[in-house]
Amino acid sequence: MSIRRTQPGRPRLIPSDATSPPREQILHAAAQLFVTQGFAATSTREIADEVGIRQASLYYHFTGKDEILAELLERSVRPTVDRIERIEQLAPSESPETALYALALVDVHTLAEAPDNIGLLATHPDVTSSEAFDAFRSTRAELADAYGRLAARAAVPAATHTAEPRHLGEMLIHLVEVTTTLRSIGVTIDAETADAIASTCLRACGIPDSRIVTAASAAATIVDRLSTAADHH
Amino acid sequence: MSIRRTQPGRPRLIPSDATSPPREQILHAAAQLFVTQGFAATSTREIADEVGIRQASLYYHFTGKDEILAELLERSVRPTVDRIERIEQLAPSESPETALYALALVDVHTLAEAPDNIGLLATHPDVTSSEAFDAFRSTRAELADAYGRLAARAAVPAATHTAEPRHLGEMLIHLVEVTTTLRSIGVTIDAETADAIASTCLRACGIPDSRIVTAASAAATIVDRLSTAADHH
DNA sequence: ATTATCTATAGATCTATAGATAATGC
DNA sequence: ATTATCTATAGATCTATAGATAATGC
Repeated sequence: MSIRRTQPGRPRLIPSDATSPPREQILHAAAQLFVTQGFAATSTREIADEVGIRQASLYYHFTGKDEILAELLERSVRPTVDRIERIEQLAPSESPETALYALALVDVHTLAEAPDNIGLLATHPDVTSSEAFDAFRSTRAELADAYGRLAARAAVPAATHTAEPRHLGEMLIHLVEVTTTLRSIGVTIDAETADAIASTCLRACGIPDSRIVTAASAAATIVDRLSTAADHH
Repeated sequence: MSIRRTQPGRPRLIPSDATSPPREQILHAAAQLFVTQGFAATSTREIADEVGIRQASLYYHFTGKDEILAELLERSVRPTVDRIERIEQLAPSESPETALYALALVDVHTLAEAPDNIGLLATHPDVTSSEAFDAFRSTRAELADAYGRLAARAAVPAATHTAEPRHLGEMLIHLVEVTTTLRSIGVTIDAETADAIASTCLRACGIPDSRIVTAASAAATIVDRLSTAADHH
């Protein structure tokens, strides 16, 4: 059998034993550093050192540090956002809390499985201040809108601290982000944890326990169907 | 009547109309910039420009950028931490959920009243990576311990996603930090909002609604007594 | 020819220090 | 004398570009 000795392109000074393409190696190294040190506090040199290439070589794969973070941010929300439509289709329209519960479950799962806990990046101040991340903010706004829309329909009016769906949405996103906090201190996000987080979202909307239990089991069915569909793809 | 024209020290190039001492002006300007842009992304020049002094003049009041952030961080947790002991004294020992509720209320109040929403700074990655903020992290650990200790005593065993009090504590701190998220999108933190947040903390520990209602009114009394004591000081 | 690296470096920062200066206080 | 600023700048970055080089692919 023939083993390919080398790749096209000039060899690295430090040969890589990694199997993933250079772009993925860079994203992985950057993610680790951004999550632990922050975006602004991480230099392109540190990223390159971690990968095992020269600082300038990063620019063959990305136009700059911004583009690396933009890609990581996108990956931390895309899986959830891509399932919003289907969740709303599958949930009975008379039970918005079922859709809300399912959305929370899917989001927890996305954040729990995302490599390097990159869900933590969304709240970094660098992200909200630079226009380089407009695309991400717009995607995340879709998510906040979905949370807010479902919550506004499901919520007990008197129990919501504010009438505006967008505020509700931001609050629920914050609650679900506890997933990243728990991950960062080493807690394993199992099914029970996910259910606890999703339930807390519904409780924060003032939805009574009886309806939460119903929503939980209906949502479990929906999430099952989502993953089956994903497997068929 | 005699009006003091000037202060000791060389006059600024741009005379200040502010009444607060320069140290406070610097803290305020830095807080605004750190909260919106992040710590690492904010230069000492930007802070100085905002204050209306030269970049180098900052170093007369602080040893460096780190010290400015350290002071702001301390102010975002100190008021709460200083009340932990008294809260635990005032709450009946057979009702740890009352103490937990009161702690959450006080913490929400601290975060809601802190200038420039500096509660947002606690989760910045710069803070967790540099040893310049060891003192803050240690103070915050006290807070996490208090949350965890009370929650572990109050929680319904089956309902807590993890046995370790420290994990519970971190989760509850994250929940209470929704206060800063709400503030940053313009929501006013009134008494109802504070109660909603504190209740959510207890619900996340699996405490049944009936006990939450009792704890809420007992905690209100405790918080009243705390502020009275503070006034006497 | 194409790909993926390398070396070298320009230009733009940014932090912190040294030392001068212009007020008030005594 | 003390206080609080100023000017000037050294030294250490950091980002991004230009152009060379060493592989494979055809």
